[in-house]
Parts: sequence; structure tokens; C-alpha cells
Amino acid sequence: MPKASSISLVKRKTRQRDTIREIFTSARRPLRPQEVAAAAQRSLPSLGIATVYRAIKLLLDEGWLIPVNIAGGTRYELAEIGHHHHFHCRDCDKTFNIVGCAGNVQELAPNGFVIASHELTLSGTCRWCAERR
Amino acid sequence: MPKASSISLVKRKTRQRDTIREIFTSARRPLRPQEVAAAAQRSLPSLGIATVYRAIKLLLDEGWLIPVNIAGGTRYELAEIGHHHHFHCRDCDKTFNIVGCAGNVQELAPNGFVIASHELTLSGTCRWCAERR
DNA sequence: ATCGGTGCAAAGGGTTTGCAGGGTA
DNA sequence: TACCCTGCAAACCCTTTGCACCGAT
Repeated sequence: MPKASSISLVKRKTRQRDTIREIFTSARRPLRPQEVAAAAQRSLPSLGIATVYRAIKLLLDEGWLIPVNIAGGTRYELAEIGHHHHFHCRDCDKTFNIVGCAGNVQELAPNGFVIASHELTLSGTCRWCAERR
Repeated sequence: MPKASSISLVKRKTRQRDTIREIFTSARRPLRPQEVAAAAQRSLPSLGIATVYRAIKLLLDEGWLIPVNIAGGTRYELAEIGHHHHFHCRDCDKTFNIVGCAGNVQELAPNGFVIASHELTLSGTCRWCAERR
């Protein structure tokens, strides 16, 4: 007798997915697909970029990752680190996490608009790029 | 005797550029290149998307437009409307301007990080999509 | 032995660029 | 007339998809 659902619920454990998960876990900032691929290829040189995109989509569906929209390119980070905001360095194009929240965003919504979430991005020069100058 | 600079400083007035400028001026929210092209083609059907991109780049360099990064797609709006924030509707994918500012963002910066600007985006359902439900 | 996952390459969507012709000044 | 601007198409970059082979279970 076949299963009731035709949708695959089984997710296999592979070296590629383990590696990609590990990269997000140890990263302390949002990563772009290319950064993930570059990091993953250090241990798995043959890993293709398509695998990164497929893994990210999977992890988004699971709710394990969340997307971060910054400077014309989507980045991804662990969902479990909870609510926080970001700093985008204009020099090195990296994005860093920052603690704290601006708060009081609810009162900014115009009448009739329903706020589900908010995202705050600070831009400028990160510590390392600032020191280099 | 030639000019000292080889870079063209002369900007000609054309129907295409006038139309594109007018579209941004009358819009009350950030626009994507495709939206600009669609609007422009109502009065100039032959206007190509490349012209929109070139005009936008020009207007960014002039400081007349500023980029807005939201939901995986860059939008553009008038620089002169001054500091404000945005609301992105998850239903219709449009972006609206909102007045007010969260403030106190300076104190959120980690040590050594230099803040040049900040961007706050609220997400949820806009008034019109909320009414439709 | 299954059948989900991977790598490769092609396909897509958005943005940029090269080029010849057209329009502004 | 000079040369900037435009439209078209090709080129690019990022992301998704098709397909045959690989590998986890």
C-alpha cells in the first residue's frame, strides 16, 4: 500500500548538506550563496553552486534559515539567532549582525497597514575597513 | 583647444529622460526599473528598457535618485524627499514611503563601526491588500 | 535495489554593454 | 555638423531547472 502523500518527506544526510549547514552555523554574519559555495568547496572541491541554492531553499522551507535583503543581493543566516539587525560595510560588502533594536516601529505604520516584521540596516564602514584607512 | 576633461559633461534634454523624470516625480513610492519602463512606454511605446537603466544610472550619479534595497530587487526614488523609511507589502510587492524615524541608531553600532546611513523597512500587508481580504 | 541528491549545462530573469542610426544643440 | 542618446541585440551575472549518474538508506 502506497503512502498517502506523493510529496517526499525523507531528507537524506549528505556531506554537501552537512558542510553547508556547518558553514552557516559557524558564520557570525549573513552569507551570500557564492560565499557559501566558496567556503564549502574548501572541503568539497567538486560541490556545485546549484547544490548550494538547493540546500538554501530547503533550509528556508524548514525555517532553519532566513533571508536578509541588503545592497542588491540576498543573503541568508540562521533563524535561531532571533531578532536583531545588520550592518553593511560599503567597502568590503560584508554584512555583520548587531545587537539591539530600534523599537517602537509599530507606531510608524500608516493607518490600515499591518506590520508583520521589520528590518533595520546600518551602512558605513566596518571596524576592519576603518582601521585599514 | 580641447576641453581639459575627456568626460562628457553635457547632458541633453530628450523626451525619454523628461518622461522618466516625470514618472519618478509623480510617483509617491520607490519604483523598479520595469515599473518605470511600463509607465514610460504609455507615452513613448518604443522606449527600451536599456534607456531606463541608463537614465537611472545618470540620475543616481547626479544625486537626484537614491536606491532602495527591498525584497530581492532594487528600487529607486527621489533623493529630495529626504530621510524616511519604507513599508513593503508582501501581497502586492509594492513599496510605500512612511514618515518618521526609529532614531537612536547611532548607539546600535558596535565599537569601531562607522555609520553613514540607515534604512528601516517594515513588512506586512498594505491598506489596500488588507481591505481586500 | 530504490529513489533522493549531486554536478553539469542549459534555461531564465534582471542588468549592462556594443554598435549603428537618430535627434539635440 | 558634431556627437550625445536611443533602440536592438548580445553579453553578463545570479538563480533555477532538466537530466543522467551517484550514493544514502
